[in-house]
Amino acid sequence: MKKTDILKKLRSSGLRPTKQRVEIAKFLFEREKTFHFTVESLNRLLTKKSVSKIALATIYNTVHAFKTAGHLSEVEVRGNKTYFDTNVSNHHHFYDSETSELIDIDASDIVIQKIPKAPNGKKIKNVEVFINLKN
Amino acid sequence: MKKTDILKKLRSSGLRPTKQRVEIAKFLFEREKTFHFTVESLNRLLTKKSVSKIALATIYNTVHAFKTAGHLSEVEVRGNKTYFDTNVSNHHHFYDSETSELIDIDASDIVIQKIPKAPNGKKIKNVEVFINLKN
DNA sequence: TTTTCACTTTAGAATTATTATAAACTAGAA
DNA sequence: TTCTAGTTTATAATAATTCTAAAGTGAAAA
Ligand SMILES: [Mn+2]
Ligand SMILES: [Mn+2]
Ligand SMILES: [Zn+2]
Ligand SMILES: [Zn+2]
Repeated sequence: MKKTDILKKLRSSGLRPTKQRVEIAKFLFEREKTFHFTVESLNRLLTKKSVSKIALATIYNTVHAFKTAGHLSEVEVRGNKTYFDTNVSNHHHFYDSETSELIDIDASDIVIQKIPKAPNGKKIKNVEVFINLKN
Repeated sequence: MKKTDILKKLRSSGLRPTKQRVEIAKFLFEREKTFHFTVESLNRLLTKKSVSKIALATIYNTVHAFKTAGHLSEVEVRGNKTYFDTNVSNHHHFYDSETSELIDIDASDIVIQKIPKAPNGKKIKNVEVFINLKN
């Protein structure tokens, strides 16, 4: 991902490209593979990596703005912390509770043969498959 | 579910059948259909239904003892609250985010045709399917 | 340029869910 | 009955997240 894309992500999230936000955005989006994180883990990694410390409130605000803009998604994981995902396409997850690690599964790698119809006047919005791992 | 079963559930959870615990257990298990709840919703319903108010700490403790004993399971739902489930068999869920309501799907009603193999030295512990509903 | 001001960052306070604590209470064995 | 381990409860503590309000910043207006 190029620098211009970072700026585009910020602008499309309604955010001015400040020093802190660019640093967060680069950390999140300038990578090959999907990145799964909690605000706490992101904060820890950012503090380790960068010179200037970014306030936790700024990280929360920026992450939420990206989520609202559709540049980050949220993954449901057991526990009290919220997990975010740089992969915003429809996909599934392996979860290793030993390491608290999420691993992406491409939507095409899971095929569901039989599924019940939605109740009453409802429709199916999306289907999430979560595969818990053990040793 | 009969009274003796309630006492059995309590005993097998390592809990003496006190007034409060019997009241909670009856409320949870003396019903036909599966019951999905948060500690907050359970507390609200118990307060409405019963004469004596049960301390929140007692509800937390009792629910956790039931969960540890395998009489309740936990369901991952978006948000910060923990959802519990009186259905402890392997099954799946519809989720209506409008009403925050979970609806059970029997394991046999979902058939997965293709699934990726577990990474490295890991095995699949279980597969949870979560179907989000919309109007 | 200097000024201006809307937008930002930040530390810390507030809120919410949950867990821990410790004192008063109770079931049930002795 | 008495005794005591186990229990209930109010309240404190903790943890994740959100709110607040004061100080900071930077681009555009004057
Ligand atoms: Mn969660
Ligand atoms: Mn949750
Ligand atoms: Zn993912
Ligand atoms: Zn269920």
